[in-house]
Amino acid sequence: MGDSGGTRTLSDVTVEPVSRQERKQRTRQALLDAALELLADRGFANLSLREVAKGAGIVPTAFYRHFASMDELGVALVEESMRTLRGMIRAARSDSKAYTHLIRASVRTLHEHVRAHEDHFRFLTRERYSGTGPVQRAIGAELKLFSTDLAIDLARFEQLREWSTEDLRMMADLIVNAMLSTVLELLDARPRDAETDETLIRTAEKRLRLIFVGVPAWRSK
Amino acid sequence: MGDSGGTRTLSDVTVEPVSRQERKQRTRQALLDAALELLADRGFANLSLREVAKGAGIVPTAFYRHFASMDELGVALVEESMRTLRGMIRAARSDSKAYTHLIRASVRTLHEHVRAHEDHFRFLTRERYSGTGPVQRAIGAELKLFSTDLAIDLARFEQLREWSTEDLRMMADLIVNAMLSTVLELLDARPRDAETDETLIRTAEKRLRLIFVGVPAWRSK
DNA sequence: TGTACATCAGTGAACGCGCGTTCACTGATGTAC
DNA sequence: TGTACATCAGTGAACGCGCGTTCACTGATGTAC
Repeated sequence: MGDSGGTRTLSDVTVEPVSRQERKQRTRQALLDAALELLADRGFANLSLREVAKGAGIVPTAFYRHFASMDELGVALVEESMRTLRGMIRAARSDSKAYTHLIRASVRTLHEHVRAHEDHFRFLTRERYSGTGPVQRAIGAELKLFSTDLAIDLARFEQLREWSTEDLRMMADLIVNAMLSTVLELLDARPRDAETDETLIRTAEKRLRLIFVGVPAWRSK
Repeated sequence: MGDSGGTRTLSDVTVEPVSRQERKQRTRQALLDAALELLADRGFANLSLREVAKGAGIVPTAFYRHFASMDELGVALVEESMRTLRGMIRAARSDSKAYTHLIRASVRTLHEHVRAHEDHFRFLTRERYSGTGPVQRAIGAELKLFSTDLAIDLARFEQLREWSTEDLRMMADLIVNAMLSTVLELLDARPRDAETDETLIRTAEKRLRLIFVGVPAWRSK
């Protein structure tokens, strides 16, 4: 469309110039986005390379310019989703110190982030236990790290200062599990309205409250 | 082999005679067993009809004499696995009444049943959240029923008599979730020895104890 | 700035493969008489 | 008990399809001079 001389036409300018590197990065992202979209109602293991390539608007063989295999794309998807999860945890951390307020703030933060990034959370929670593979291993490793971090955070609380590492890990696992099931409930929520969300949030808060309320009465063995 | 007259040879007796109906039932079971075996390291959605038929020792087209589709086999697998799960719950119920002993007995029962039917528990826990389909819907429905039953059981305890239905359900969900994560831990346990199992059992007991220990301090809102 | 060459994201044909499903069939089991 | 016919679990050939992967290619972008 632009003329063949050294000057640029208007259309050449409005279509902002991008380097080959930038274009490649965009296609890569288009592949990740297409995969996430297809994952809305299927497991990762049922995703085909050809479908994902088609969704990203490229020919199947061009897929290999970006990933050596679907598993490699899967692991990239775990990394992308984990960035979202870590963002949420950072946000939750920068909140209150008191027990009750902390629970409320944490659950609200969880709710906001899940609703803002449903695809990432759906991917992580669904794939977590769905078989064996690089994707599942990557998720398992990250969630274990996350649980360990939470145990360290818990150790800072007055009432938990005396707890053994084992007990702190046990409690952290229980909390992570309760949170994960809240994520799944939010993703499957029907109908999709504020009222349903509020009910789920209330239950999530209660679950955490029941766990924390037992702390003063806890004796390790 | 056997003679053509009215008498039976020894071999005719040892190879017990089976009706056409019985043979069909056996092939059906062989299909279910073959599927469970293949599910050891894959999700149900990645199982092919041809593989399952091959595993059962029949030709692919004969599959249709037993199930109209793989989904139908999947739902039959849910039913079979749920029978195992219900057997476990019945066993757990026929135990103690005191809090502490109940927790210990329940976790031991869980452990025994999981180890005795790893394939059923692996199937149920793995498929639970792995996408959308008849299999996932069947599992979700059964687990919801199970959680409701547990809430009813909880209502019988002295300290929980005053609790609202909502709070009882919340607590039941928390317990079911903790138990499910114990099942997953047992199935993924490495190394596979008594020591590892004991550690997991101890953690599972602690998780439940932490939940129950909070009961006296609980105030609904 | 202009030219000649290198790079490389994306193309399109082709491959062999396992898939679900159809169809007409076989032959052992079951049943009616 | 013996015979003739019905039932039906399992067979095997065949189909069209989407799959992952290979390969030689194209043509725009980037670089060296």
